Amino acid sequence: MIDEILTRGVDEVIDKKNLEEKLASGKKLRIKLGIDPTSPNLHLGRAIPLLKLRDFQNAGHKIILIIGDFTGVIGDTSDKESERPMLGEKIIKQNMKTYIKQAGKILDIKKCEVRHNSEWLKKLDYHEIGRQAENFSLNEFISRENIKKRLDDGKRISLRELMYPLMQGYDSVAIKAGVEIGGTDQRFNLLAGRQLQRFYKQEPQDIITNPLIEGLDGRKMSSSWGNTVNLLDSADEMFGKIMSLKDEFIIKYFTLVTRVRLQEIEEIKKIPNPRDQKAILAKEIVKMYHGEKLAERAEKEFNKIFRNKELPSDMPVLEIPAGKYNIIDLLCLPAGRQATPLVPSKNEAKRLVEQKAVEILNGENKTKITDWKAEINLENGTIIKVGGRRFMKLKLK
RNA sequence: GGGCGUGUGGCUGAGCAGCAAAGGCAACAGACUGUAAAUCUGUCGGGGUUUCCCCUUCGUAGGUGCAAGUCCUACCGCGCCCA
Repeated sequence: MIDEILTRGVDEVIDKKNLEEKLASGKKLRIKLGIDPTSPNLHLGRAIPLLKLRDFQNAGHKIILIIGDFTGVIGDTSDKESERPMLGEKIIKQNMKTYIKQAGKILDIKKCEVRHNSEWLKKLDYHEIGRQAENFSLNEFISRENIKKRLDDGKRISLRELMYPLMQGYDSVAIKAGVEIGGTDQRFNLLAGRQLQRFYKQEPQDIITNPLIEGLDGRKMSSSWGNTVNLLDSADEMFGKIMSLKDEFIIKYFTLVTRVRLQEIEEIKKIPNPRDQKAILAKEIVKMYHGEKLAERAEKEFNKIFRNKELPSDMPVLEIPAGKYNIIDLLCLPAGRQATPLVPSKNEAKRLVEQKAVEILNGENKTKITDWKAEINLENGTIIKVGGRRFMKLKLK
């Protein structure tokens, strides 16, 4: 048990021996995770440390969740190839609201200590910051891979960015962290915590880094790439996204973002068709955030649309007076509750028609539209299908 | 403060005075199937009376050309070097 806590979804433990001893002693540890509310959504990559925290929580340790309402404004660059803009406090506040709720999908929030780091970071004055800064050298900063690369590429690095690790490090001091968890990209910041704790005569925290996970396109999962699976995604969306994952990441996902037992994962590996492995994965993940029922529904829905090429259960409805319509115009009319058109521009609609992506369904009657000048005679309940997964149902007024 | 560079579509990155602007990534569509995977092919600013026409776009504002992302001037941002 202790063994899995320190290995599954873990890249590195510093100082491992020390942490093992602490765990074995049965002492209740203070485990820290900081999250900056830089986007309204937590994604699956964030779930990795959160799950690790849950492991600790289940083992009876105290979880301290730090919402970076202060650091979020400054912006960490650890995971960035370019400068991260400073965010407005308003945005941060908005994002913050949903964060706890999202983290609560994994952790038992009631048992956590939730803190905001503006609480202590706001109070520091220049004198104190100066003393802290004395513990770090520019040389250390610029030898970080990320920073170094940007430096070499002639990209801008602001001084403000260099302050970030100090702040995160001071969080550890403020809450007297015993262990801190973070992605491998956080290593430098996590270590800064140890340095500052020593400076303030505290016992330095131990560190657990977790691997980063690839997103849907195979690049690292990141909100700025738009390749994320979000914890707040609907069940159907989540299922579909995971099905579109590259096959090579299936097992990695199983070990990192689920808690399916390791033996079971070995069994799943033996399933010959990766599609089936992925379906199990998708269902498992959806289950974690939406429950068993919705997970099952999502799977059925997915099979319905993509395996059997049937129609989805729900689709946006366009209410429209009866008559003849040009297909292009029809595609660009906003439908459904969010009132977004099936296709954003006429040029694109035309292209889609030319690419044989548009189909009109009238009951059993299916007609491919290949001429973008086509006039469509509407019937009540006519369904327009674009590509594999865009549908719209017509309702005559 | 001075010198030299640089600023291009969602991102990245070419660009010779005649381009809606190479390549890559992402996205979308088709074929295929194991699926929204992989692979292959195509598309990828907007609009139209659609084998062609019009509009908008290359940091901002002006200028010189029949013609400007491409030349000039000023301004703004960024980088490097010097101080």
